[in-house]
Amino acid sequence: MNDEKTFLKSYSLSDYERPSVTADIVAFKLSSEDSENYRLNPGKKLSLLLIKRGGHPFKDHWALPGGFLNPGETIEECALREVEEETSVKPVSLMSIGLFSEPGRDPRGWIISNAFVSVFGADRVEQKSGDDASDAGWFDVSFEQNDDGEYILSLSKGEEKLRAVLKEEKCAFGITSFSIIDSGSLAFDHAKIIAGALTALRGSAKDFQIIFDFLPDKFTLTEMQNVQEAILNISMQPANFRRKVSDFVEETDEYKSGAGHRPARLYKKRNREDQS
Amino acid sequence: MNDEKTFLKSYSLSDYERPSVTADIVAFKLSSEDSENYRLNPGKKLSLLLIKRGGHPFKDHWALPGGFLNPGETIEECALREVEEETSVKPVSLMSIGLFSEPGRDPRGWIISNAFVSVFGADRVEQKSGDDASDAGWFDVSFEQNDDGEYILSLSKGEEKLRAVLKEEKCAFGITSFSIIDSGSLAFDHAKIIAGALTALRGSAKDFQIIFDFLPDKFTLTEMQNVQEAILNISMQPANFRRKVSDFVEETDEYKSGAGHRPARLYKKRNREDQS
DNA sequence: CAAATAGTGTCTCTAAGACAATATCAC
DNA sequence: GTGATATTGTCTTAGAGACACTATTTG
Repeated sequence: MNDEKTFLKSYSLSDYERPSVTADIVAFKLSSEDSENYRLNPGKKLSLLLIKRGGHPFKDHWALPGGFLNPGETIEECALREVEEETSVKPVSLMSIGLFSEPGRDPRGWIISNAFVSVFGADRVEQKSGDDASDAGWFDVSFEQNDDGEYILSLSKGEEKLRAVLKEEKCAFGITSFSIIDSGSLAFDHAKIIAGALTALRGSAKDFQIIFDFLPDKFTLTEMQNVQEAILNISMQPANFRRKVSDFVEETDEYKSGAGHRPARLYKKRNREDQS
Repeated sequence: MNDEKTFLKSYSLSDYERPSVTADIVAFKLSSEDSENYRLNPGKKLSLLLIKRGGHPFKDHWALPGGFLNPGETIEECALREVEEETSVKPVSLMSIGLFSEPGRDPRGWIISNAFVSVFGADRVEQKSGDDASDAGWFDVSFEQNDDGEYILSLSKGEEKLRAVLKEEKCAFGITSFSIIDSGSLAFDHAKIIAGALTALRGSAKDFQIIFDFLPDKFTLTEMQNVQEAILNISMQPANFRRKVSDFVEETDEYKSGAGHRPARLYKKRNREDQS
């Protein structure tokens, strides 16, 4: 044991070259589509947060929020800190989707980045402009395969439109890797990161766990269905959806009314240990 | 653009403190259990590779193979290089299970590690002793929950036995995080890494993709079933297993005979695009 | 009442698990 | 033939998708 102390005292890491490490965050929320008809339920769209870079490199390009890992914090704490700086709100959840370490991915030097998916629940989202961000905003997301098997990532915020093209590389543990054919003027390798985040998000939307992160504590089953449909870009029969989630939710005595049609019962997430 | 060049020229990353980055590999293979009865098919057990540390810190403790990330390589290339140095064989597959960055996880200083699961196929495994490894070997693995909800990780190689205790922390994208209650004298936070690797492996054994990585190009369905049963620690009816995998495999015209019973047809993996 | 969503019931089809039965080889 | 695995078939049950129908509210 004394031996080990002696060893550590004389040990120096400075002999080896070290990379800078960052966390980049793909922050998702659902936004409502407004409609003219007061009776129609508002549609839901998946959107993600991008920052317009205020400085070099990639000045004036859109990028993911993120920043450097500091000593004494975990990479999760770093990601949380960075996303909070940007939105002034804590995300509901934060999940790693892997380390991006391709040499040359950052023109500033040897910088590797751990990417995260984070989810913001309903009515908990703000956003503010940060230091090196001249602008920020939530972009509507579309991610689909074309006839050639390439994936098209489309992001839009009003007039602002981005369109990246990617190819599937390999798949592991539900997270698919992509290579960039056209970055669509997104900064760094962020198109690749966003594509990976979307496949991970879609994969875990099937077990409902991540669906709850997008919802308030109490919600109607139609709202829950809208969340899943917006993420997976599908549509299904309400009757079948209700049956499928029945084991994952619990009734409350409250209702949501005033929408020009029959009020809907509010439900809440059921903890796994509980019974019906 | 000229602006950006100027910026990059004056930009220096050396102002910020940087961590050392390593890759640690949880290398799995299947080993056969020998039996006295020549007629019985050999049973299969899941095993993983550990290295006995030859130097400080954790001298003489068992640890995962791994090493430092070099400039100009990706973390995947680093992991591949390290595992090849140890076994002199290329693994069939390599998949990241996340970055471990808890401050204090390595007594040598600020060192963060990306962990990987790698799989070695049948008849492709050797192993040699490396520089800082005084010994190395494949350990049989058992990983189960006890009545208190804690997870027990047991590793054994002949007389050598390790037993770690862990608690489930959180789950994201099929990879569960654990916290260590008792490291079972494994080095660093490697008990935590192995536990995460096992849940990831088990999760992806259900879609059969990873099963093929453990098998030679041609295999019997019973061999394939044995692989899945060894990984998931279950047993199922051969008839049901055959039906379930039928869409994922293709018949060949070859048979495996000479085992004291009816010869079994050899199958191969079916590529997703092909039809029956 | 009309329009819209909320919620229930039922039919069909498929997949999974249990189990029975047959096939084929080495000795 | 015996003992072992290989392989096929069938019964039952659970779940998913499709669809028809009823319930309830606001304007």
